[in-house]
Amino acid sequence: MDGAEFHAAVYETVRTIPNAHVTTYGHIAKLIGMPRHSRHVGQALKFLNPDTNPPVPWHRVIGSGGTISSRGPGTDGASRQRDALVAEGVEVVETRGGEFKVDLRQYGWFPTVPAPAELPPDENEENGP
DNA sequence: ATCATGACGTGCA
DNA sequence: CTGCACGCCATGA
Repeated sequence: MDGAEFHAAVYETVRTIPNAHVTTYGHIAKLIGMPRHSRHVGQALKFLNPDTNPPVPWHRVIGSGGTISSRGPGTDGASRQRDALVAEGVEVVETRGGEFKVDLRQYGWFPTVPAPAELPPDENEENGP
């Protein structure tokens, strides 16, 4: 799995998020078989442009706990993401610290891992060190 | 090779 | 609830 395949996997998974639903970076990482690469999921989404085809609903990916990453004080990415989510019917609230949050219990979308990606399940797990 | 960085996650005070 | 520390890992200087 190289960088390009990683990006492609992230995009495909993000495209499967239903309308008016959200998921987390960590869960996307899990779905592609790399649960420790939550940060890199965000890195991949960063490469998306408004003219990306096919379009990727990047705004449906948020942090654990339902918080929208601010991406820095000077950027408007967070507000644009909130706007996109609200336009889809997702309720977004603003915390005291100026952060945006979504209720994952209501809008969260966390499907089970479809396939362990390149690491076939081994029924024998009693093989500790 | 080492150091710093980051659209993250989890644990703890 | 908020804030802080640490772990994780590809990427670029």
